[in-house]
Formats: sequence, C-alpha cells, structure tokens
Amino acid sequence: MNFQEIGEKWQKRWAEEKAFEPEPEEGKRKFFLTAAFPYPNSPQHIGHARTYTTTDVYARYMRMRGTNVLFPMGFHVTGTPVLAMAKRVAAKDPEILEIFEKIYRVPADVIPTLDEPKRLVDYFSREIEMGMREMGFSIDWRRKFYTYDKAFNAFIRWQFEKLKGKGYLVKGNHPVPWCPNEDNAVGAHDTKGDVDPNIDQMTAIKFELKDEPGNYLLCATFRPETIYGVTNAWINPQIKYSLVEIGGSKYWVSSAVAKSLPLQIPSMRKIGERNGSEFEGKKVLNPVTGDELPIFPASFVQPEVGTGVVMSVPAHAPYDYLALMDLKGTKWEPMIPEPKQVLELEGFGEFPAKEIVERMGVKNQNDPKAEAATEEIYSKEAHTGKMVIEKYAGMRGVDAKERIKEEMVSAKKALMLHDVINGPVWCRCGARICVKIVADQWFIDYGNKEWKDDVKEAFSRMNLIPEKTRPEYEYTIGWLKEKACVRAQGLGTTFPYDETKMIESLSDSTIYMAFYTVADLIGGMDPERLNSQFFDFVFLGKGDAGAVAEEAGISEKELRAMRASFLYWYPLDSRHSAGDLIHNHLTFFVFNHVAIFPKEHWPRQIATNGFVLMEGSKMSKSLGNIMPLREAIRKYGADIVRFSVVTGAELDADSDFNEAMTEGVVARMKWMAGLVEEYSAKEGSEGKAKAIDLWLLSKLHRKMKIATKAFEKLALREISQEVFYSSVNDLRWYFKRTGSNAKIMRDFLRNWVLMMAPFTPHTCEELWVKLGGEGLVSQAKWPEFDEGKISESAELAEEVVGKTRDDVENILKLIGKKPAKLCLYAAEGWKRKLYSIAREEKRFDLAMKKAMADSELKARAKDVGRVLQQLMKDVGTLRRLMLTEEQELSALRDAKEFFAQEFSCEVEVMMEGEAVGDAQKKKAANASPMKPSIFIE
RNA sequence: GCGGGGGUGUCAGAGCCAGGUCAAAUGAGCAGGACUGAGGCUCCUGUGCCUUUAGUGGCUGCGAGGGUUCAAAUCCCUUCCCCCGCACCA
Repeated sequence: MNFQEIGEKWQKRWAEEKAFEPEPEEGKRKFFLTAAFPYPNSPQHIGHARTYTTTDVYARYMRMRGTNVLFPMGFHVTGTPVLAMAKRVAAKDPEILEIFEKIYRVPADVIPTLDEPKRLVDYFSREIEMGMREMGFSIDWRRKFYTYDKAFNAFIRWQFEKLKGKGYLVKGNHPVPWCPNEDNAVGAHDTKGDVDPNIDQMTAIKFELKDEPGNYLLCATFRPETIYGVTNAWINPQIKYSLVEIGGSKYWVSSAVAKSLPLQIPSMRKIGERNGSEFEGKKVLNPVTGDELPIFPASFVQPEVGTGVVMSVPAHAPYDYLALMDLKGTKWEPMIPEPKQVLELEGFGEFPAKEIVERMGVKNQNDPKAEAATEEIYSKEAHTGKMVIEKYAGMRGVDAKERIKEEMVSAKKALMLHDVINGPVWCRCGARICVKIVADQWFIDYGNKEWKDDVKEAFSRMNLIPEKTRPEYEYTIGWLKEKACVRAQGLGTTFPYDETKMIESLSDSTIYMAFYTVADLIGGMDPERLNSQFFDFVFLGKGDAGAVAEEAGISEKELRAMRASFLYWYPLDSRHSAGDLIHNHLTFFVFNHVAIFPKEHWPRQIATNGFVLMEGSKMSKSLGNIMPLREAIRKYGADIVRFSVVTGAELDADSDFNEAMTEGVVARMKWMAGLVEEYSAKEGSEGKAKAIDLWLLSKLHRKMKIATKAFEKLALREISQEVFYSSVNDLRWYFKRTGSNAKIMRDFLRNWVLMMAPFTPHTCEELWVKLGGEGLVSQAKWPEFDEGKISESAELAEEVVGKTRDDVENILKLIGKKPAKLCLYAAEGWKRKLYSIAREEKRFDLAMKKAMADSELKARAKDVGRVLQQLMKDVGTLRRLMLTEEQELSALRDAKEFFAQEFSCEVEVMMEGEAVGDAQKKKAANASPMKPSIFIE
C-alpha cells in the first residue's frame, strides 16, 4: 500500500467531482467552519498542519453527518512581516537564506526572486496551498483571497466605517518601539534576534542643581518609591550631557537621550551641552525630602538608558551600593554616604542591597553578577517588601510605587517617560530601538464597557473547545483596552480616516469569515465599485437592492444571490486556531462580530488546539528540527501525517510527531487494509452468529457510539484510540477466539472505514471501493450506532473467558505441568444474590442481616457467612454488572473450543454443584460470580 | 505580580469534573520467545516490589505533607515545582 500514490489519486478525484465546493441548498442544514488563514512569509511545517487537519477532520465528519459543509481558505499578507522578509532576502541575510535553503529547500534559483513582497507572497502562498491540497483538506478553493486584494480592502474599509459609526474608533497618543534610523515602528520580526521590544513607563524625577536654580538633573527610575532612600546622584563622567527645555523647565539628560527624547516629547529643545565630569562633586536637591545630595561619577550609568542620570539608593539597589564602594580610594571616599532604608524585606536586614552583594560575592559595579543581584532584590522588594517610611509605613512596595509616582507627578516633581526595558534592542538596520509617542494614533476601543458586555453575552452563548479555555477569554475581555489599529507601513488596507496609514494586521482579520461567503461571487466584480452601500446590503440587509446593484455594476439578482449566500452560511459554526490566539485574534474576532453583526450572526463555537512537537521537542530554527509539511507528506504520505498530527495528543495538549508513532500507524493501517482485502473477497454469510460475533458487533457499536459522542468535543485522540488502536486489539482477540464470520467482518470493516474516513480519507476511499461502497467515502454517511447491538452481557461474557484463560495460564505456570483435562465450575445463583447484597450494603453486619432475610440464603447460612466474609474483603471492587449463572455457564461452554485450543487438552464446563470427586468438589466451592473455579488434571 | 494550564509507572499519555471494576487504559521502550537465510518487519509473552509448585495474596505507589471517607490518582486544606500569556506583534 503506497500512501503517496493513493493520496494523489483521490485528490484528483475529489477535484474532478468538485466534492468540496458547496452551494447553499434550501432546507439542507449547513456547517460553516474556518481556521485562521496562513501568513505566507515562509512555507508551512507540520506544526501549521495541526490546526488545519483538526478543522478538516471536523469538516469531513460534519459532511458525513449530512450537513452542507463550507471550509474555505485565504491568505493573510497584512502588515510588515512580508516586507521584512523580502527585505532580508534582498539583503542576502545569511540566516534567512539558510532557513530557505536547508530547511525548506526552496530552489536556489527561486530564492533571489523573493526579494519583492508580491513575488514572495505568490511563491509561498502557492507552496502552502499545494501543501494543503496534498494533505487532502476539503477546502473550497474557489473562495481563496489575499488580504491585499482590492475587494478585500473595500470590505475592511467598510468594517472600519462600521466601527467608527459605533464610536469604537478613537484617537489618542501611544508609545511604540521605534527605529530612529528608518523612522518606523518596529515589531519583533524587525529586530536583530527577533527580540520583542518591551516598553514600560519610567518616572523621571527632577533633582534641582543647588548651584543652578531652575536647572534640574533628570533621573529616570522604575522605583520612584525609593526616592526616600536617595543618597546621591550618579552621572557617567565619560559621556556628554545636554541641557534641554521642556515646557519651560530646563533639564540635564545624557546627550544620547536628548537625541531620542523628542520622539516622546516633540516640544523638547536642546539648549546646551557639557561633559559629564563637570557635574562631579556638585550638589542636587531631593525634591521630596529636600536633602542636599552630592553627584558622583559611576561607570555603570549607560548613556542611552533612562535619562543617563541615576539616583542612588544604596540600601536597595545593588549597583548603587557597589558604585559607592568603588569610590573607595578616590578623592570622594570621605564623602561616601550611609545607605538609607526605605523598605523592609523578610530575610534581610536594614540594607538588602548590601547583603545580597556580599552574599553573592559581587565584586564591583562592572561585575556581571550585579545584574542578577539587582533582579532578585527588585522583584522581592516589589512583591514582598513593606515600606518603613512613616507616611507609607507597612504599604507593599508595588502599591507605594504607584502612589508615590502619582504624588510626584501631580506635584510636578517628576515626569513620565517611556523606555525599552529589555534593551538594548537593535533594529535589523543596526540602530538602537527607542520609544516614540505616536500622536493622534487611532485605536479600536476594546475597553468600551457596553461593547464588552455584549462580548460577554456572546461568549456566554458560545461553545468553547476545550471548555477550560473559557477563563482565558474572560480574563482577556477583562483587561483589553484601546488597541492601536494603524501603522505607518505594511501591506493591507489603507485606513479610511487617514490615508497615509495602513490598518494593522490583527485588526483586519476579525470578520473576514463573512467575506468567504461571497468571495467567489465578488471575484468577477469591479473592486472600485464595492462601496459601503454594497456591503451594507450584502451583510446587513440594508438599502434598496436595485439601487445598490446598479451602483455596484451588477444585476439585482447577482446582488441578492450574495445576500442569500451570506444568510445561508452565517453565522460561523466553528472557528479554529492554535491556543496562542486566544489572547488577541480570537477575542478580537468576537468583539468585531458583536460590533457589526446582529446577534443571530454571532459566532457559535471556537476550538483551539496545541502545537506539534518534533520527537519530543519544540520545533525551532536553532534546533534545526523543523519538518516542512510537504516534505513530511512525501516521506510518510498525507494520511499518516494527518493521523499522527491530530491524534498524538488531545486537542489542547501539544502533540508529539515522531518516527515510532508513524511506524505504528503505518503497521496497523496495513494490517487493517490486509483484512479488507481478505474479507472483501470472502463469500457472504456463513450461518448463525456465534457469541464471539455478537461480542465483536457489540464492541463495534460501542466504538461508534463513543466516537460520535467524542466528536462533540473534538476529542480526536480519544476517537483514534477507540476506533483505530482498539479496533486492532479487538480484532486480534476475535481471531484468537476463533471468530471468522465473513459477513460480520465486512460489517465491522465497513463501519471502521467510515469512521476512519475523516482522519485518513485517501486510504479510506481506497478501502471503501474494495468493500463495495457506493460513491466517495468522503460523501458517505457517518455510521449510526445501534444501541441494541451493544450488549453488556456479551462483553462481560468475553471478559470472563479472557480472565479465566489468564488464570489457567497462571496456574499452569505455577504447577509446571501439561494439563490433561481442564474443568471449569461456574458459581451458583445464590452467590450472585449475595454478591449483589454485599455490593449494596458494603458492611458485613448489614449485608448479613439482609441475606438472612432471604430464605434461599438463610437455608445455607454457614456458606453464606464464609462467602460473605470473602466478598467483604474487597467490597470496593464488586462490580455493578454481572452475568446470571446461565449466561456465565453458556459463555464458558461456548468457549470450550477456544480453551481446548489454547491449552491443548480436554475441557469440561459445569456448575459448581455438579463437580464430581472430592478434590474437585472442594475446588468448585470456591467459584464466585465472574470468576469460575478451575480444576486441572 | 496578574491570569491560565499542569505535575501519574522507563518514557509519552489517559484516568480526576460524577471516589470503589486502578498496580492504573493505550502507545513507545525494554526483556524473553515464535517466524526467518537474517532482520530494524510481523506475531506471542512478560515488564513496581515481595510471596506462592493451583489462580481469585501482601506491600509500596499517581510532586510533598495533612484531612474527609468503610474506600482517594480522583474530594478538601497547606506546600513545592514546571509551562504558557500579559498586546499593537503575526
């Protein structure tokens, strides 16, 4: 069986028969599902396949359940990553070239052509689409679009008009990481090493120079609460400082900062400059305590960090303490101040910084260990530190920080500045990333209270898979506030209220599912004529069809068909993505639906899945263990990849893709295929079904029941265990038990193929033909289980046979002789009665009392006492279901042939009372329900 | 810090919501055997410790410590550890 060949063969058939190109059908239930569309700035690997395969398995299942299923796909090209990637190719960035060559094996002659964004998108999107087709995804490709298509741009502009109309678009100022060289905002993919620049607020405190009234030394700090412990100020004598004017006040900051500061404070003017060393020995005033503080030189002060000026809190900041110690032996030694405590910290004395420095053996301010010491002390003090300053006594560090910051700012003793806190971060162009306050930035106001309430309502009506993701959504809804929605650069859609800006990528991908419903129909239209009235009509049913159609340059009938298509497919029944999008995309997706569409069109379900691991570890460039999807398909075949990726773990957990697993899948698949081959050729019905046949049927229908139920929560792993692995095991037992009914086998295999079809559709199509199935298995009906075929007693009977076999084997091993004859004695009815009593009462005295109330049991009071004692020992393990003595006896009799074959000896089965011979009788008396007594001669 | 998830046998991973059929599914690994020219293929058996030349026995055990219960991997409390997210970025 060649999985690769089978794949191609059936993909061709599906395409020819247009098997997955649904049209609205009056009266037929629909099911519309989408997965987050791919971003084609590189090829896809098996990790990407997880979400799509999950979606496809679901789509195929729902199709078999008789619904009209729409599963479309498009490409997301919005934003800067595509541009950044093309630029890196153009610059022949060795890292990128290596990934393309070595991992994705992009042909050498193709790579140089990817230096242009459009070509890059074309190439990779084709690559991705090919991979999806080769995976056999049941996607309706007629509806494919790119987010930079004109028609889609028109749609997104309409979306933003709607948001504006609701008052959800607002304007404000916003700090962003910025490359001063390229004059653009940067994201992680724009930086060296893909570092995500983290921006945080710093409090810039004004320390007035004693000798220069009106001029301040500006100290930026993350710990304003320590203002009470400042003993001096630090400057770097090696660098230059500039005097800048902001709002009428004059401040000294490092010249490096003076350069980038206008990005945050455009009104800033530079009015002077001097060397850092000129400040040494001067005095400044603490704005809060009024203390007079000296200015000392320190080499740890970096020109680009904060303001290039540092306030010294030796009690709590290891660097400050170390720098003071470093002054020993200089002319400043006599002036070295004593630390002043601000916070008390459990496990530490008055001066935690001093202690930690001594404990960790940090030598001086240039010792790399100083950083670790700082981190430890800062985090401890912030979270568990308590203020000792009288005014704030007992307050937690974090709370004091907020309060003191506010007090200083409102008293104009400090300013708020922003800085990159995980710096230095470098742009790919080589410039150091700084912070820019973008003025008049546009935001989507996800903080809007009423909007949030609607979103909460939407979620309360939505099905979430797995359900345990719900708190994450709730949390996200809670903290969401204004989100910047435009950028200066990038592909996508221009912003309707500022044509110089582009709509940012997380904002143009929130309601595109609606676009799919008409994407194929819009394809032939003039995109210039797609105005708001058009979209209002199609998606909201507003306006006059005739007028709208005329404006749009189409017939009224065409227009109405679009509206009808939308109404047929919407709402979205299921949305799929990896779990990492819960905190942004998936929540935005609901927000925007709620804002724009009426309640009946709000989404119904979101399913999120985990990632794919490669041989136990995360796929990463550095590990070089990325498995490109198309390579995996070539190597294993689509069905094997599909099956492995979605059944390796339950939905929310990461799934491991490994060689051993694929081998196991292939082996079982081939085994099953072999059975199909064998039994499809075998002649029809052979006589009456035996007990073991009924057992197999029971197992089959139970599987069908479990699988059907498990699909509700997309428990694909559970289904695979039940349908795939356990089928193989059941069939092995069936054959071992000398089962061989061809009719039953065909029935089993047929249903098995149907249940496997969503997972491994290509192989199943192939097997379906062999089994004489009609049409495509992809369009066949999902098997309905028959509750009547599920037989507890058949399964229990088989269990007794199996356990008895194991027991016999145990005994044989123990006595080490070849059996001549095997006698099995089934327990009598009264024991079963007693068993039930014991299980119910759970206590010896109560059970005994109840037993004595029964005349049959009372008659054998002595035996009852003995057996009950025995039963009580394991009262917890007594089971609910039990065979009657007739059932157990006949199960064992039925299996006589099997036992005889297993142990190559004569077999006798009887009730315990029928035992002949003293030794036999004694043994037989030990029989208990579901546990026949065994005697071996 | 805030929010979420999780700690199970050699490993991966079920079970936990609805306590008992749990020495704990399933798979992998490992060991032994069968088949074979040979096997990394396939099949069978075993795989916590102890006991037992007749099975349905004992002990330990599901991060750690306590508790509830006739009974706890499952419920409650305390505690330690790990992973993920905290945005303007797809």
